Amino acid sequence: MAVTGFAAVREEVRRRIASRIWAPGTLIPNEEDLAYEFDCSRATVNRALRELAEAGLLDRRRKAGTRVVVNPVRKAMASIPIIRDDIANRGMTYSHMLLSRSHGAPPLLLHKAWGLAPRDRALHLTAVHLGDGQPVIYEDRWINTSVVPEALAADLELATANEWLIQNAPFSHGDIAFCAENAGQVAEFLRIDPAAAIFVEDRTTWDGARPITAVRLFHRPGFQMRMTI
Amino acid sequence: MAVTGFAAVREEVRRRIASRIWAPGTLIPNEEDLAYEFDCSRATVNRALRELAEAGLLDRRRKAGTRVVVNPVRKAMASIPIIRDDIANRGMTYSHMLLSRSHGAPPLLLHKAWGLAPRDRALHLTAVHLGDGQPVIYEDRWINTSVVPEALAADLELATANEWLIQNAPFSHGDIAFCAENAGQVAEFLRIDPAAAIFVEDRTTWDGARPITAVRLFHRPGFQMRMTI
DNA sequence: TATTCCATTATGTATAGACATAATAAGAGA
DNA sequence: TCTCTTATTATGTCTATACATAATGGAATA
Repeated sequence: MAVTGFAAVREEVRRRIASRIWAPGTLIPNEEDLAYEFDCSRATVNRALRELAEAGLLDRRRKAGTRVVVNPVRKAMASIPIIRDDIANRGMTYSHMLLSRSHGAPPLLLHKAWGLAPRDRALHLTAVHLGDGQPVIYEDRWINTSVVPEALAADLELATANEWLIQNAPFSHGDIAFCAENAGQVAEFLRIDPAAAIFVEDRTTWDGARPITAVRLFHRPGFQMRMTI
Repeated sequence: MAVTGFAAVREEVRRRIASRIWAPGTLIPNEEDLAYEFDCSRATVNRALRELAEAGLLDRRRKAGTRVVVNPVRKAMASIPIIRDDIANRGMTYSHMLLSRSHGAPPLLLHKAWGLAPRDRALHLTAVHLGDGQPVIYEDRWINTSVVPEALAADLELATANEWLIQNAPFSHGDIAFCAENAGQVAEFLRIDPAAAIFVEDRTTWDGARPITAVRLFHRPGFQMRMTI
């Protein structure tokens, strides 16, 4: 093996998997043997195999060895941009409008999911994000004021709720769900046909075990979410 | 610093970023200094910072140093399962039905995107994936027979087109786009209201620069695509 | 036979030291 | 003042070595 570097090893292993030299389900040689074959150190092989394992192509277990995954569950990646940047990047002038702001009881489902006390309230916001004055996204957000009480006093005219939260209540992780829905009630705010199919994005973000915010983003018809695999 | 290991260093750095001890845009200490502070080797710090850079929290450049990213463009991840497994995992009995199979001229857009010769044809398949006998996904697929001529002779009754392709034409990468559409013509195959909003998934996979297949998956109403951030 | 214990094995991680590489800053020359 | 060259610097990677850890299979024991 003349080519050097962990990347070369990684690609060679990837090639052997793709070409079925190492068939799905089989055990591949251990790191030491591969290091000998590729004439490099075990650390180099380790990094190559570790990256392929992260990519979902290999299954590694101590003592058991490294196995080619049978059904490589492909992992898709997407960048989640700040809405303001996203709209600006499409060459449009960004603006937003806060439609409502209230402090009240969140929907039952949310109340349960967040583990709130019986009479706890949360901050409810609705807003529209515009590009060149045209509505692009309608937003329906709840902020957990038990965790972020300062949100009650926040000025959300200049910065969006999302931007304020990023600055003031960083989150550790979150989950997102996408689905398709008929516009219905939301049609009015996006100025579209209520029967139109729209792309809905549900995000909840957490700081450890503490829920920060839950938001539903209703995208204008024609919206596409892109990912790479 | 008593805590050991690259993971501990990674989390401590993450904490400092989140708590704004290291504010967005600022340069953080170099690897050597951090190694001294955390009482570990530079390699350990390197791995910790490298992972945070991959996660999009840090921007690293030789000589320039390591900088906290201003707008951490969050990266979302999703697992793309094999449809058969996905339906089986939901506790349903999987089956599928090949509805049509023809060898003809692909749509103009596809023809152009794939860079086909003027009179090149491609294999067109439509199928339904069922769970407990109920349609779950309607599939409209084109296979590039210039690259995978064997597909013309493939038996697609037992294995789905996707499964056959995984076995016979491994791909290097792909792109996916999601959008929402009204069911329309597809309603018939999913046995739903043509006005219903459905989640549409567009996938194209490549082997290097050679396009393998392009498929549109029409998911039954109620479908959710989940990701973590 | 069943259970517990232990040696073995492959991966996981840490280390010091070395050299490579990209980007910048400083200096030399025009 | 401007451009080109060179030195410096921080990250990128590789190596050899060492020890940690999880999982396995077999031996010893009840």
